[in-house]
Amino acid sequence: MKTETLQFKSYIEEKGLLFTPERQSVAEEVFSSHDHLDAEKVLKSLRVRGSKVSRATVYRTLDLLVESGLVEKIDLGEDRAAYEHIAGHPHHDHLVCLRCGKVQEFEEPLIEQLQEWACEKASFKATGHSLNIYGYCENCTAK
Amino acid sequence: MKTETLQFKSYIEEKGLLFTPERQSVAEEVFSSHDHLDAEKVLKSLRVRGSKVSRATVYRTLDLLVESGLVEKIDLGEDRAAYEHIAGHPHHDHLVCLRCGKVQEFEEPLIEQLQEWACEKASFKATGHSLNIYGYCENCTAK
DNA sequence: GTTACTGCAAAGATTTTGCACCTAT
DNA sequence: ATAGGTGCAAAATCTTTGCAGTAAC
Repeated sequence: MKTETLQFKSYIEEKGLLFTPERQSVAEEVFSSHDHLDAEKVLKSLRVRGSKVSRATVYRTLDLLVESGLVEKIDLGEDRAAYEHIAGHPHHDHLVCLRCGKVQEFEEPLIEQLQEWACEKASFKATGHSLNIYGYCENCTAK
Repeated sequence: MKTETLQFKSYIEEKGLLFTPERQSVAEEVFSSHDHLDAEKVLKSLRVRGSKVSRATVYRTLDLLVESGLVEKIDLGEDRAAYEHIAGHPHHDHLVCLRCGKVQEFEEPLIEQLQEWACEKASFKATGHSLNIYGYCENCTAK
């Protein structure tokens, strides 16, 4: 079992909950993908792999994964929520292509620093943030 | 009529569309508020003022306002879209309080600069962006 | 007399929830 | 036994759309 899956198992069990096969399937699906996933994609991949987890359980497990801190819920300006696992994935922001939908990631430590500064000035206690830049990716600009 | 309402009227008429009383009402409502509005709030305010514009027309007019460039659609991580008018309102980002829901604005020109830089590095042609910081405002931290 | 606009109610889409049944301790 | 989990279908929420009637040019 992957390290992350094990961490999720620990989280679940420490909370006195059960690490069911359904929860394991959803977790493995999320941890095995390096793309941005949404509930529907997770469900479809599970179905393709022959795993029969219901939509409700996918949603419920995604919430647990977020609670555990192993997965982040991100909002890319679309109508459905996306998720990405965090392990080996330092915090980053997103470049969202409005034409092809591709999402690139970028990192800019100085931006993070300036955000902290802005929060201090406003006496605001930050717990997280989301920075999306919308526009056109290299491919789509060329056309 | 407010300058912004007149600009919207021009935009509408240049497109060969009609500047109806309904469109005017919605525009005035949006331009007169300095808060973040959503479709439902606009509808309610209009009702309170005795204006009977349908929900569908509110949505349709908000789209037009965004198209006109006078209003920005912003996504504060909630389930409904928020809108704010742009005039006299330089670009800014948002501090969203997870407890009381208050949204404060802040500006940090250097962040904008760094974003441009990040886009250049990725050969990405940006058209807009959204930066939300989530956490707890001064009031809510105190408690 | 077209073309465009509105309102209504229905449809869409995503996510949540109530409930009956099942499973682990 | 008891607490928790799952699946299903219904509900909830926000937004869009089809259509019939109305108004503007």
